[in-house]
Amino acid sequence: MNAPESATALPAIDKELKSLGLRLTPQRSHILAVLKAAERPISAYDIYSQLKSTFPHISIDTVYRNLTMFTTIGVALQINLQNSASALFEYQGERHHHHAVCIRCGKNVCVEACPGVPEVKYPQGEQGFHITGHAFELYGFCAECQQHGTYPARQRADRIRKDDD
Amino acid sequence: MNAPESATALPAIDKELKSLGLRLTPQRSHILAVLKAAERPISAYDIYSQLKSTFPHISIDTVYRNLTMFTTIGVALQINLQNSASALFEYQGERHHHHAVCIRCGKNVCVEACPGVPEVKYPQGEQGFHITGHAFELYGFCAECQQHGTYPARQRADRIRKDDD
DNA sequence: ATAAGTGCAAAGTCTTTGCATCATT
DNA sequence: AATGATGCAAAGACTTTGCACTTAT
Repeated sequence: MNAPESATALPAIDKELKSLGLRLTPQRSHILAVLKAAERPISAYDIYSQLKSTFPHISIDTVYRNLTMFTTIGVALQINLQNSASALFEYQGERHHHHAVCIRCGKNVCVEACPGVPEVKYPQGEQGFHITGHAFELYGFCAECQQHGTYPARQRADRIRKDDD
Repeated sequence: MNAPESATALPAIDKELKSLGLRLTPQRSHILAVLKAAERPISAYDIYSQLKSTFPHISIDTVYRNLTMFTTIGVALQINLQNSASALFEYQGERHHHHAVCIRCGKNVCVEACPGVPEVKYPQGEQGFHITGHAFELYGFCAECQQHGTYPARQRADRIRKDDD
């Protein structure tokens, strides 16, 4: 039905992992491949679902563990949107960007706008933050949802779906 | 031990709630009072804990329900920080500001810096977002944590603590 | 009187962790 | 061979929901 992770050549992925000083496992390579191939921030469960066909025995713990590690070393970026119950992850490539999120349907798109890190004025006695990153999200209504007026519930990952096995 | 919600006069709170067209209940008034009195974004459980002494029978469901409603109508702002497992809420007053968060100890402080809503360039076919708000968080190391090098686990709310009853 | 809010209990969902086994260096 | 990663199972934590009862308008 789909072969999403083959969009990126695995040898290149393996080389990248090695250069990061990480051990090479098939699961890790494929997780990073899926993450890189994604055009939007995706959840751990999204990755898990996509890999289920290739690795029937893969567990979501492994996906979480690798995503946490990728985030820690800066390979991935974790995004916590207000209307998404689960964290989303995105490969941190050279092009730095942010996201606009529809507060009605949950749809999110990448936007080029980046405010950078502005001049920061801390409260008194709090001079010392060493800023290493930032998050910036725009919330509003997408084109489709501007016709409707109501607010939706928080988006769930819908783990119950069983379209593959 | 403490009387945090009395920092703000309840009659004023009630007036505010009425002007919003909301029904008046003691729980709702006190929840909003605690939210307004807080100097930092706080979690639903923080509010629940503070009110436990005043309302021994208050339930956290009620806190969540009211916070969700406040957020929906724009009275409160919901913040989802990367290293906080629970959502934080903040009264949305006149002064608009954002937060710097320590990625090691979880400490967060308000900063005056606001990037505003910059010129947004959407991907092709996605012209129509009507932006109504934005989130901006700075991540880094606070003064104390700049001496240490390791990354911490995600901050939990620690519901097990039983310092009051 | 009617409509909405609350508390209780329970469930649902996302995420993490202990441990034995397996794979990579 | 030794260290690290994985899978399984279970637990932990945050949040939501159904329902009966109470409360505000």
